Amino acid sequence: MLDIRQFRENPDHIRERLATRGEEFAAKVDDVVRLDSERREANTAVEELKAKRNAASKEIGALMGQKKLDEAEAKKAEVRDIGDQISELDAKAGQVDTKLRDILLRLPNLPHADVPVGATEEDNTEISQWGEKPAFDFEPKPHTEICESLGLVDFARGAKLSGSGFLLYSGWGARLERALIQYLLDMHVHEHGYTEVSPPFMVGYDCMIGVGQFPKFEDQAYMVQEGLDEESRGKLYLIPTAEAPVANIHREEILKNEELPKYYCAYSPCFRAEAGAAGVGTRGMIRVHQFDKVELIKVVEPEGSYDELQKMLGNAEKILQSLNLHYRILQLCTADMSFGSATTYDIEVWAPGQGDYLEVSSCSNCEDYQSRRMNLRYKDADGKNRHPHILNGSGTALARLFVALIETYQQPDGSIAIPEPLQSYLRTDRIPASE
RNA sequence: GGAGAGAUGGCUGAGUGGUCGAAAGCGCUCCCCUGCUAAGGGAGUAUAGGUUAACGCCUAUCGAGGGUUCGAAUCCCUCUCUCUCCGCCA
Repeated sequence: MLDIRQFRENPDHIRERLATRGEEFAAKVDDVVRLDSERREANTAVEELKAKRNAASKEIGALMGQKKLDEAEAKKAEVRDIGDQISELDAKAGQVDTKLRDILLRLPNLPHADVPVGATEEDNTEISQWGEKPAFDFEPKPHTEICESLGLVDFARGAKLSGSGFLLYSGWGARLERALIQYLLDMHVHEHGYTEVSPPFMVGYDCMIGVGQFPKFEDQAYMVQEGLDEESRGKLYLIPTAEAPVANIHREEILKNEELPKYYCAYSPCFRAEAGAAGVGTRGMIRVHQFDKVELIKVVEPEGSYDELQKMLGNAEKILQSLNLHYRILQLCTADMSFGSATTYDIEVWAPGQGDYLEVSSCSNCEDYQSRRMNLRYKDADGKNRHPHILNGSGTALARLFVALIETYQQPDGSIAIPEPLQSYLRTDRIPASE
């Protein structure tokens, strides 16, 4: 959520920055400014009336104490009238407030000044590349073929169980997935200093609001119902990312500044309805309704949050480097960034069988956008309450990492070589060509 | 799922309709006093919003939301969470 004070002090700046993400957002600025002043006006009026009522009520109390009952009764009649005015004005103020809040919750974060302005993903800029595309002396197969021939993923039965977009990992495939999860967590915990957490895989509405998923993207979430109780529907949602629970860990808290920074990492499955998204219906592991991911979350003081973002990006890169997978880093343009982000870097890993780069990580600094939505604060060195910056990054998404790994390390004989760091996790240096 | 108890400021804990935003204690901060040792005295110590040049003033908040009332921490309703016991269960 954007700071309402900024709208009062510098609406032009907000309008200009929002316009880089879409004119429809910039168009809301005037509404916000107008509603804010309406709200304050109504509020002031209500508060004045309340002050009057409180004072009069105290007088009544005093009169009652002195047994001056007639005077007290007269006063009561007078105050009752004030009460009616208050409820009327209060209701009006409440309506304005709801309207204002609704608009604010649907406005995205302001992009950082350094973010390239763009209209589509075509306008993202490549920052760097690491490694090289591996050379093959045979035609590299796509992961779907490899998975089928080695029995790593049973696409047909996954679909039989839950529909398209659901995967049944099996045998070496299931073991590789588990090995990767373990490997990623261990690296972030032991080498990068993150605290591992294992969060609930369902969260309440407020958590989804807090990270900016809701209200705008409610159509993309899986809503849960308890048994046949329709009343319970909407109390919980399957998490689209571990960011939803983990970034909310300290929601509505006031942290001490010495408690910062907080570094969390978490494994979780991620559930995405992907309503209307391209590629959901197609076979394979690139876009699915459920995938595993190891997520990194940081809660830090605003000063230095961009250094923390670079470090986080480096932590995610380290995974790919250690597995010797070629990748590139993109900085997303204003239009392609997620809702709450002020700056986002995507890491795309090379998948030879696809002949394409796959997004496996997205590292964002949301600045105080989320902490404001979730009312998370910390006391700074001067004892003032401030909103910390919240960063999130995938470290990394699993299904696509799985794809890149098996497509990169496929051998002419159909087996898959296992990179050295994973060998102890998988207890082999090679997934054999056939069982 | 059933029965019961509870939720008050950083913590402990009073407070059942009228200067209660809230006693007391602990903790913490500052000041004073004292130089023989975890001593004593005093002051301060929630959050948000509005208003003011500022001191300040006003409003809201005693788990959350609603209601009764001139007035609610206190009465009523709904919800959430915690604890105890029983049942069921991975």
